Amino acid sequence: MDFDQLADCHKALGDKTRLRILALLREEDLCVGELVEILKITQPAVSQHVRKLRNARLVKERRQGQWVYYSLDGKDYPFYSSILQSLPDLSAEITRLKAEGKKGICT
Amino acid sequence: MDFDQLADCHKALGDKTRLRILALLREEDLCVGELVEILKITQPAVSQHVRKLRNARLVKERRQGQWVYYSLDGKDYPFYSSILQSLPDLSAEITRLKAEGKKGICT
DNA sequence: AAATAATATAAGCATATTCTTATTTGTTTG
DNA sequence: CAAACAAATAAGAATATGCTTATATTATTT
Repeated sequence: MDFDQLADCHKALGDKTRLRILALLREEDLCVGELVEILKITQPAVSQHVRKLRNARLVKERRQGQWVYYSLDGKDYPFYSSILQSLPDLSAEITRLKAEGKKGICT
Repeated sequence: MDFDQLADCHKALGDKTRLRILALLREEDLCVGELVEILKITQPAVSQHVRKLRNARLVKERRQGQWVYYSLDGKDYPFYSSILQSLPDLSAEITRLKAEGKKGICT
């Protein structure tokens, strides 16, 4: 892997919101609407962030009906798992979403 | 470590030239003039890049006479060593510098 | 097929990044 | 202390990034 590709990968990681998305996806796959709920940012903002993560091959998407689920990818990068491990725990956010009955938006 | 700090760290890693600097420092400590020689960019550009790496605590500096040597730091980051391992080998560049009699600029 | 829902894309603006040249600061040496 | 050298900082221009609102695409449902 060359310097350009590696720089692009780290560039994708160099944003607070995208790191939060990865921390959430570490817990479980989520659709865009769920990310919008948790992150409290607009839907286009979420779409743009996940697209950057996808271009860097850090996440992958799968369409399921009218929803698009995102999940961790990044098999390409030997350092990725240790980066993921370094991220703060956001499982409480997902718990909260479920408690509010909003997890399951996408079902 | 919070998301902001982690994002800043990865932002510092999100540049091709800075990754090349880290790949070089992995081989040995170098002063600014040596980095200028190898990277073929201007001296202020090198200074600005190493400052960003230093602000992110990825490198540290030590003044030695009129020269400032940079070396790897980054003890803070558990993922750092695996990132460093992923960088392409630039030892040939340092070999070339020495062959041209320019390593030892800073002595 | 029309209406609705979820997501993606486009366009425009504000801010951030990176480069360049010019200048300043710090160190050594005559 | 003055001259010379190394590195840092400043300022300005060009490009990139991230946000917002508006619109387009894709899938479902009736």
